[in-house]
Amino acid sequence: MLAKIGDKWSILTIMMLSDGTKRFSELQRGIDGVSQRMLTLTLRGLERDGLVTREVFPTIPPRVEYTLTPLGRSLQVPVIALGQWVTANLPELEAARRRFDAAAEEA
Amino acid sequence: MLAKIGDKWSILTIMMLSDGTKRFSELQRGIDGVSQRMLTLTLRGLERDGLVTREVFPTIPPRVEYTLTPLGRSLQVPVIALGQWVTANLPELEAARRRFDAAAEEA
DNA sequence: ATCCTAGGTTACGATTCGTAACCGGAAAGG
DNA sequence: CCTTTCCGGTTACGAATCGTAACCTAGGAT
Repeated sequence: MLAKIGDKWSILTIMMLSDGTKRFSELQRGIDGVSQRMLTLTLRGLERDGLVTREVFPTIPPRVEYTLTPLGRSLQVPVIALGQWVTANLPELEAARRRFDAAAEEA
Repeated sequence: MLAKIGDKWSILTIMMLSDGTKRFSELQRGIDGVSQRMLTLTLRGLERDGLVTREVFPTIPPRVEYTLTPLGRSLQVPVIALGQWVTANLPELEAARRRFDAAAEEA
C-alpha cells in the first residue's frame, strides 16, 4: 500500500490535483516527464484506492476530469509536505550523491 | 529523486531509524517483509543521498550500524506523517479497492 | 480526402524487484 | 577434527514493472 502511495507519479499527481479539478491533458502537461501510459496507470490506481474520482464527458474529442475525493484531500497534506521537503533539499541531496559517487570511484 | 525517497522500503527504513541508531539485523527484523537484498540496496541508496551514515565494526561476526544524518532527521518529519496517514487510513483504502474491483468485475 | 483533437490501449525492450543460494572467518559444540 | 552458528553482504535468475513508441476512436475543420 505504501508502495503505491509513495510512488513518484502518485505524489506528483496528488500535488497537481491539490489546486482543483484537472483534465488528463492538463495533468500530463503539468507533471514533468510523465508518459500517457504512466499517467493513465497512476490515475487508475488512485481511483481504485478512492483518492480521486474520474468523470468522463462523452464529447468529441473526449474530455475527462479528475478530482481529489475527501480522502484524497486528507492525503494531500502529508504528500505536499514530502514534496516540498524534496524540492527544498534537492541541492543538498545531489551534492551528497556526487560526494558518494566520487568516493566510490576510488576502487 | 522523489522516486527513491517515496519508495516503500526507504520510508519504512527512515521510520525505523527515527528512534535511534540500529544495526542491520534489527532493521531487517523490524521492517516486515523486507529481504536482505532490498534492505541492503535501500540503505545504500539512503547513504548515497546523505540521509544515513553507515558504520562498520570489523568484528567476527560483523556488526554494522546505521544512523540518520541531520538531513535524514529533517526528512523524518514528513515521512512519518505520510506513514501515519497510511496506517490510519488503511481500512478505508482497502474498502475502496474492494468496491472498485467489484464494480470492475461486471464486464 | 486528410489532418487534428483528447484520452486510452497495445506491443515490446529495458529496468527493477524478489527469492534463494552462497560467502567470509572466528568461535562454540559435538 | 568436523560441523554449526553468527551477521552482513553479494550473486544468479525468474518475475513483475517501467518507459517508449505506435495505433485506435470518431467527429469537425482544412
